[in-house]
Order: sequence, then C-alpha cells, then structure tokens
Amino acid sequence: MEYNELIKVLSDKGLKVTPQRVAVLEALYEIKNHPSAEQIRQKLHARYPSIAIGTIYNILDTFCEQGIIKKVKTDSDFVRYDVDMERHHHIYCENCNHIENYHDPELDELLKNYFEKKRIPNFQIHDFNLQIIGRYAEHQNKPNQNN
Amino acid sequence: MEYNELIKVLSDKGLKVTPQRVAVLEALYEIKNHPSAEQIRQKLHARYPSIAIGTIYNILDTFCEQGIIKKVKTDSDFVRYDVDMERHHHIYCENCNHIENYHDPELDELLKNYFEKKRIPNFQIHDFNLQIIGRYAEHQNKPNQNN
DNA sequence: TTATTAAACAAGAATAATTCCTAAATAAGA
DNA sequence: TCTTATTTAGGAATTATTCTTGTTTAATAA
Repeated sequence: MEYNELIKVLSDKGLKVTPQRVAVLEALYEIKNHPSAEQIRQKLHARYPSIAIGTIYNILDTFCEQGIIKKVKTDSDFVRYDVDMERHHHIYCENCNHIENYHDPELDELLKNYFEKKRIPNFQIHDFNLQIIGRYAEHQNKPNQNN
Repeated sequence: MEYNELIKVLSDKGLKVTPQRVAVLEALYEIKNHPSAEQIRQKLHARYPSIAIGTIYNILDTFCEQGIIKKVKTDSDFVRYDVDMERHHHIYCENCNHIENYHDPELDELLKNYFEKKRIPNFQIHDFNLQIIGRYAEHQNKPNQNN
C-alpha cells in the first residue's frame, strides 16, 4: 500500500499522522493474516527498533475505535487484529490454528433472510459472524499461528 | 441438579469424585450463563471458602478435556465456560455483554446444506458457531457480564 | 476395614499479555 | 515559527492464568 494511501486512512479518521501509526498500519496490511501486537512489533523492529510495545497497543486501540481494524478473539492467549473491515466470517483450522477470512455475500443474504423470518424475541440483530471450524486437507502448508 | 447426577457426570468420564469437582460442576449448572473462573470462586465461597483459584482452573481444564464444558472466548479479558455441550450458537448483546445460547436445529440444517453445496476448497468443515451480535430491546434487564 | 498409591489440592510464586503512568517529543493549526 | 493538545518511550503495575511443591485424599486391593 502506498504511503499516501496509508496517510489518507489516518487523516480521513481525523487522526494525527505519526511515523509510528503509519508503520503499524503498513504492518497490518503487510502481515494481513490477523497479527498480534507482538508480531507487529517484530515486523517493525528492523525499520523501527525503538517503538514501544505500549505504543503499539495504544495505536491498535485507536485504530479499533476508529473502525480501521477489528479485534479477533481466538483460543490463543493474545488478541489478534484484522484489517479487513468488510463483513466476513472466519475459517479456523483446528490443526494449525490458522485463521482465514471468508467472504460470502450469498451466505450473508441467506442468514439475513433466515432471521427476518425467524426473529429472536426481544433482540435486534446488528451483525453476524460465522466461525467455520475444521481442517485443511493434508499437505497444506499453513503457518502455525499460535505460540 | 441432584448430587447423584453430578457424581454420575464425573464418574462417567472416569474422573475421581472430589468435593471440589462436585462443587465446581454444581456451580456451573447453577450459574449457567457462561461464568468465569472467578465467578465460580465467588459462588463457591460461602460453601467452600478454602478452594484455591488454581484448583478451579485445574478442574475447569479437566472438564474441558473430558468434554463436560467448553471455553467461550469473548471480548472481555477472561475466559468464560459453558456447560451446554449441544451444538448451539451465541447471542451477544453489545449493550450489556450478556451472552445467551441459541439453539436452532433448523439453522444448523440450513448451514449444513449450504456448505454441502458450496464447499470451501481444501477445507473440511467439522463445526459451525454463529455469533449473533445485537441488542436486547429496551427495558430488558440482563445482568452486565463484563468487568 | 485398612493400607497403598496415583491423582488432586492448597498456597503462593511465576508468567505474560496488556494497561497505566509520567516526562519528553512532536504534529497540526494559528 | 509558536503554541498546545496529542502522542510516544520507558518502565512500572495489573491481572488472568499457569506452574511448583509439599500435603491430602479418593479409589482400589488386600
């Protein structure tokens, strides 16, 4: 992603453009697959050895508040973050703990229609998130993402 | 739940029947709505002031391994546990952080059929978990469950 | 019933992700 | 350029969870 685009993401949200924020945002787009704060720190270490882990958490929190990223909770002991802000679901591999985003407007439509017919009493639905749990076929080589 | 039933749950899984395990299991059934380890400790405090929090974690881990309960990850900073082992989905209230179980075999069937037609390449699905996010109607009085 | 023993427990220390605090640095607007 | 509110670095504090060790106990067999 171009430097100018990164800056635009920040300034569109009224955020001050700091080198740290640009670097974290770039790392989020580069790593893509749901990095943790620690993974971002490691990615940035070459270019930015002085960035504090607390700063990374601050920045990630700010990005969450501004709707630039989302937290993803997993079975691991830390929070992961997702730059993909379109509605999507998650594929979890029980074997390698890889999380993959799953976009499927047809499924979204199916769920929406289903819950328009079958309402949940006293509850107004805003969003869905389907966790699809299973395993990749053998010989797939996804990086292990826990621990 | 009767004492005898509680004991049966444990011994059916080949677990030693200890007062601590029985008490934790009973608390899980009593609290029902996805308690944390700390909530269980508090619930037990009157009857069982000496139980160690580490013991509660041990017991909960053992129960998870034996398929008596499941972990539920949320946006809060701690793990919650669920005694409901039938397939079900979760309703999250953004307002009060209440989590409710949602059983819907018709929905299960719908999802199953959908993904039998529309396969995910290179991935074998074992299970689904739909998070339904929204709000209870006003004047609902669900206890706040975070913090 | 009692003795044996592997498993479970209590207590508290250790760990690790995350948050908090404060002084110094800095981006943005005047 | 100057001003000021915001952001960052660095490190201490917090907190859920795990680990360790010595003690206790449930289950089994004699």
